[in-house]
Amino acid sequence: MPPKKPLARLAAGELEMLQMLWREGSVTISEAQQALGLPIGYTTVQTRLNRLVKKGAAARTTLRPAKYSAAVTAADVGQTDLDTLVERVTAGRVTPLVAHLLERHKLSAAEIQELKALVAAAERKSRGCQS
Amino acid sequence: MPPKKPLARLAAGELEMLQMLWREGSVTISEAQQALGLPIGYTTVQTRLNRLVKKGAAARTTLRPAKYSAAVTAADVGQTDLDTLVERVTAGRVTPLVAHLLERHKLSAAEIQELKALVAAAERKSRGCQS
DNA sequence: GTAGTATTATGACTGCCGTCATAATTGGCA
DNA sequence: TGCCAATTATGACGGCAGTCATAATACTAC
Repeated sequence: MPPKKPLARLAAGELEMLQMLWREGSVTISEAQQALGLPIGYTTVQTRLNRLVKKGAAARTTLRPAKYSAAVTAADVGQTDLDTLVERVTAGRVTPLVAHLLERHKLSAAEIQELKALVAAAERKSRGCQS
Repeated sequence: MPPKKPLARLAAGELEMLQMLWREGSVTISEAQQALGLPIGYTTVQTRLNRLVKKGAAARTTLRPAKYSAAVTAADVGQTDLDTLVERVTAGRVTPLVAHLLERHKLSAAEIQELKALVAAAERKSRGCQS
């Protein structure tokens, strides 16, 4: 794995941008603007993308119609941003958070099965070894 | 329930402040400074708390040594901030998020039981009625 | 009642983010 | 070749958050 540790804190708007990049893959500025579907100008998108590149969260090709893509994964961001939030809001408690999520989001049967598996796996791991 | 919907988006640092207030309850500026345990000045704490008050996330007594306390609950913040983050980072998908949480946090046996119960409840709910 | 201390009010500065206008550049096409 | 349109580079501006210094105010203890 590439050594991507710093990853300065990202603001909400930057996450939004990143999410678009994850969804779209590789896009030009115009495509990005379309994909965002927000009432913001072309150069605004340009600036935001460039700032993202500058802080290492996105990459840009040197080809003429430059294509932008995410340089960090959702997991990376999760590791920093999300964990920080969890830490701060619930003081590291996971269950209330999950409770909240389950309460507010409708889940399909498949997702529920997946969750069961996840919990079971966590149980196995905690039961198996202490470390 | 009190109608507390607006709750402007809070920055990471403001959450930090809030978390301190939740933990400490009601504090003066000096106490807050102590509780934070960060290398930041007295007036900085003062400013940050006042700005929190100004945006309705904290309250302040009029008594002389003013006491600050949180005006919103962790649940309120979770509902706004966290949901937004979830929405943005995982496009509303809950399971990858839970997977991530379970992977990164060690859980006690009790917590695992709790999670099982939560998932079971969610299953019941989803199975029971579609709406 | 006054001096000293604790508390509060102001105001300032920096950096970041969202927003954009405008200028410069490049590519394609007639 | 030379122009138009798309693309890219600059630079600007406002607002917000973090940081603090300093000034004003209120308490407290002599």
